[in-house]
Amino acid sequence: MKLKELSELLNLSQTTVSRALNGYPEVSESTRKRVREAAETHGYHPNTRARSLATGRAMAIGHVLPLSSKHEMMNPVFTDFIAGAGEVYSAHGYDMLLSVVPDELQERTYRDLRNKGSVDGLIVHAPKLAEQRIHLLNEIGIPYVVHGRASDSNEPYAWVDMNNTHAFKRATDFLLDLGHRRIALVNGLADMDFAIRRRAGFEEALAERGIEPEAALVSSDEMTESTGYAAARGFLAGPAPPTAFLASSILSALGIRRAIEERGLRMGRDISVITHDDDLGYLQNRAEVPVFTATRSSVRDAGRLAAGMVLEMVQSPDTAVRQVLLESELILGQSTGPAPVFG
Amino acid sequence: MKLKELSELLNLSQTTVSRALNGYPEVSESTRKRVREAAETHGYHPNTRARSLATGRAMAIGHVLPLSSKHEMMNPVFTDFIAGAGEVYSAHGYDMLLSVVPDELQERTYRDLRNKGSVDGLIVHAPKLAEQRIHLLNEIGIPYVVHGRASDSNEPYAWVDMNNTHAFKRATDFLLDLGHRRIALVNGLADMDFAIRRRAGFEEALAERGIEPEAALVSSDEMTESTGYAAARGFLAGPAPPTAFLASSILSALGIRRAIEERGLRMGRDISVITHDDDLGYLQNRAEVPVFTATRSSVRDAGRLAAGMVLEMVQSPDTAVRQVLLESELILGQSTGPAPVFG
DNA sequence: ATGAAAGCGCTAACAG
DNA sequence: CTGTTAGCGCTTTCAT
Repeated sequence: MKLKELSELLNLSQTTVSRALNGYPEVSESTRKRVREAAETHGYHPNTRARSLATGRAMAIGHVLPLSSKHEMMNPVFTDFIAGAGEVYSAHGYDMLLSVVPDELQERTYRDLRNKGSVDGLIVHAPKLAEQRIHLLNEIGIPYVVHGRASDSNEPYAWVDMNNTHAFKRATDFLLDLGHRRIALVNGLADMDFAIRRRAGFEEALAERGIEPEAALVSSDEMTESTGYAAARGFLAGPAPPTAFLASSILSALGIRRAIEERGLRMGRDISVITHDDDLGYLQNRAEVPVFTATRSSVRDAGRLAAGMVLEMVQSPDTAVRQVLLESELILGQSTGPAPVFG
Repeated sequence: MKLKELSELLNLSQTTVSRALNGYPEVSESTRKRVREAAETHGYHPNTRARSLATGRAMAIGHVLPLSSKHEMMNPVFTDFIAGAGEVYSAHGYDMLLSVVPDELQERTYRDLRNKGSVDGLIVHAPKLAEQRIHLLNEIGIPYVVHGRASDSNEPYAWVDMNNTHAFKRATDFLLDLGHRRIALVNGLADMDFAIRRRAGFEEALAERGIEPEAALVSSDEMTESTGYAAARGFLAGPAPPTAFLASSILSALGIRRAIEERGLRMGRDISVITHDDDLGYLQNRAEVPVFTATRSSVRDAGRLAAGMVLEMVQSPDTAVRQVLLESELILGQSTGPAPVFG
């Protein structure tokens, strides 16, 4: 069913039918009603391509996902973010275009998406070659929002990110308040923006209490179970082992737990562990791991937010550049209760 | 830069320029070269919407991802699959449209995608209400490929799936060959298609050796660390504990390992564990878990394959319905070596 | 309040 | 080999 057919059916012009359906005020309510009903019963859906050719708007937002092996940990987060964004798009009649691109083809991809008119705006994932990308996008002049941040860029750009610094400051404070003085940090790769911020929050909290951060209690690596295990094992075997761990991801926490139990200790009883990213949905699954969020649902929220922001920028081009910092919450694993105090 | 401008620039008709760029044979090589170069230097990119309005082809494939809380485990797999598919699309000039939809809106989504002409074909993820969806899609008459299968559908449809039955038969045989006689199966949710097939393979292998499968050594649940732990813990505490475990996911395997170590035993030395889905990229990360594949890269292959299949169906509508079964490989974790023999 | 007509940027008959 | 002429299905001036 196309507009022409529908209009002939109603003995109206295509113009009127189009106006009626698109909510233009100059249509009488009676005809509007008639048109709406006819459209409904005959299952009329305007052809997206024709419409966007006529209007000049693509009615689609592109998500660019860099495909680099170093970013495996980003995957689970990505899916939740996408789910949140997708919700917003479909609520506003927008489509979501997904481009998975190797790092070296990113520039081309951005330019193509712009030139081919496939999208009205972009969401940039996993900022990495951040400075270049941001500069490029500003030059191309397409509305975009970055999921995450790039510390090394000085140009203004819109982003949505977790407040990693604050989250880790709070987590550290939490452990300090419980009496812990030797806290280990099992962090993500040292050159990742979020890892840098997390470490900063950790050290800030220690500094406020006059505690010298020990390099021997900090590790930076990919966030997997095995790296978490290796790091924790090393820390626990040292001369002055930690009484508490701060883990950047739930997977690291699983590895830490293994190292702890291997020594005949128990996590949550003998040694406190707090995690940030709940990237496996542990809270949902009620695992016995205390989690200092960025839960999966909060990632979904971030997606919703970012999507809302691009749509706003797309619809009113002069929108101010917004930068949103989401706070994490402290949530304790179901069966653990508050972490116990240890000297 | 639009076609009209480019053609005026070259003193050619839009038609000729279009034909030159689209590789039509009736253009002289000299003009084609001239046109190509001009297009290149002036950065001409045909507008996708205009082109697809004219041709009737959307030049896009839709991926529909049902958003149900029960399918959390599908997420990591999804990302890899998407990455593989995305590769194929961009190589063929197709876009990927992603729709994340709640279960109850799926029918509408399919119909809309069709009616609005947004896509030429579909990939269906996480078959669940499978029978209905397949019937619906056949009725709608849009080319589609299912990622996974639906045992309960008797209509023909194209799919790409892992050979779960065979993989678990082989894994079980592997353990049986090592001398194991009491093998536990920690499986996914009982009503999931893949879980049913995996169990079938497991039981088939046992039956061939005249071993009665014990219900007490089989668990069916979501595939998380904590459910794996709970199941393994229960099995190990029983009167006749297993000497080996078969886990449906690497996360379950992690939980199994915890239960094993909690009893002062060691995985790979005292008790053998084999996993199927490497959904966390453990092989890449060199964790000490033997994996009976479906590695992340094989999932990516599945994505490539499925994408190729839809494109084929889209381009030649009379393609026969293809159904592809991918075999898993046995891969042993880096530092484990072959599982030891136990009575 | 409604309609006629002119595009949006491109491809595809149909000439020549 | 190249060009002319219609559209693809919709929106949007400009009339009425």
